[in-house]
Amino acid sequence: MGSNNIQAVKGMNDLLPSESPVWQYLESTVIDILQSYGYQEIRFPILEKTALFKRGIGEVTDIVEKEMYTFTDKGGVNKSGESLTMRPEGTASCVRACEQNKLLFDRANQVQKLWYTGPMFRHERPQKGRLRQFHQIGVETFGLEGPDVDVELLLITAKLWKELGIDNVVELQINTLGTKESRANYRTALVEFLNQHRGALDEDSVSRIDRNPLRVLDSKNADTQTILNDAPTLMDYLDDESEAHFSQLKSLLDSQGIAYTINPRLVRGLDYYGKTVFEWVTTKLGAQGTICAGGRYDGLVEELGGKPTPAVGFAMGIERLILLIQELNVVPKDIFRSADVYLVVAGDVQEKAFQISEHIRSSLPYIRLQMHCGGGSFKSQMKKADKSGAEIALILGENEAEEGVVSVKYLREDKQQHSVKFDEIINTLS
RNA sequence: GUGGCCGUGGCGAAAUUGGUUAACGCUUCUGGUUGUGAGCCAGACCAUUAUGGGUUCGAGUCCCAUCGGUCACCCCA
Repeated sequence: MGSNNIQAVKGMNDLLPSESPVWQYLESTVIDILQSYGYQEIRFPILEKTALFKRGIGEVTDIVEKEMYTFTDKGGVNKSGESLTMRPEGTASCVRACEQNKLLFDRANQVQKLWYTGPMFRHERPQKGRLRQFHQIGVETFGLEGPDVDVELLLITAKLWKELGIDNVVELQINTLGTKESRANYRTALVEFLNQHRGALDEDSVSRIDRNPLRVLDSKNADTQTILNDAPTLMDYLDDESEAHFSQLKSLLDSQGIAYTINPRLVRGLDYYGKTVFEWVTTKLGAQGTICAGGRYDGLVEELGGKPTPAVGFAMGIERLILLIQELNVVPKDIFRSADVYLVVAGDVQEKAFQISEHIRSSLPYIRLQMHCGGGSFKSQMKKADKSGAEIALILGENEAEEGVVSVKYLREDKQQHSVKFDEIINTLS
């Protein structure tokens, strides 16, 4: 609070012990599902060369133009420092890591199904569901070109929402951006249209006409949207390949009972997307309603120097998901328990206490046993035992120690307290 | 980057249209009682009211600046 104290960087939060169980719950739920589909974890650095993101995400995207944490590295003796940036998203790094480690070259390894998690950095103005350091769980697949993979990813997410208990408040929006060729054709038609209406568009949209015209489509400006009603639509410019991919996608989704709405204005802010794009959105989170988004990016690997490799992926925002499950009150309560058993130590019996607690921990490795070195009064220890969520309090006082027993007190159920001998503790607890 | 709102002890939250020792609840701690936790009772600790200036006899209450938070635009997970 004092102004002399050094505070965290704006938009970068600490995760406190009271919150961390929720994160662990969410992360393990997601990871379990991903692993049940055979996806494997990959980890890569938070810092990459700036050029990776410029080339991967696109020079004229907002992320690259104004939101990256970029700095110059210390230079070596003979070279000036190079530009580094803290990753604003995971896909470019993931592709780079796969390329560099030959995960996509060897024939046996051409197909990859990967996931990763970690912090991402974007210099935006913080608000609800938007931070400067935020966390994503990303999923990427490489080497699979059919729409069935797109569907698998959507199935994974749908299953996850159900598992988390938020499936009734999220909606799937899908769209297709078509192949590079059909997108290029559409782009010229769109630019022509936009130029005709240049005077009536909002400022942001005008500036995008030449730089990133597709982005005009999801402008929130009402007037612009009205004009857009008459704009050429991408659907009319799809080539056979794009169309086939999209219609297969839709019928597979139908067959799997995944509901979706087609949003022709859904274009996504990163340059690498093509064909399938999708977003899971909710209205429960205010302005930041997208909890998960992704799509196909068949051209990116090649763009970054690899051989042509089809790819699809998505990322979900951990903070937003947590906001959502908290908002909906679907966070399981028992995740906050930090102990199963609490050893209350009263009097000068520390040695015995360690002997017992270590014995229990090594005999029953899955039991969470808490005890407070440094003690506190008997009363306060009992309170801590209660707050920890433990079901059993083991009480070791000087009397007990002398008799070679501990008292077993049941905190949650109405069972008689009783004493057990030291060598019978394990039997009692298991 | 732009705009609105906000900033009182660990948390929540009072303070008559500026008036002088800054309520109260929760948490924490101590003691009592209950069966050693929960419950109940009593008591205790913790605030130069974000920071720095200014106006005033007097400011938590008004003004300015800074910092921080928040929501929205924008952008996106």
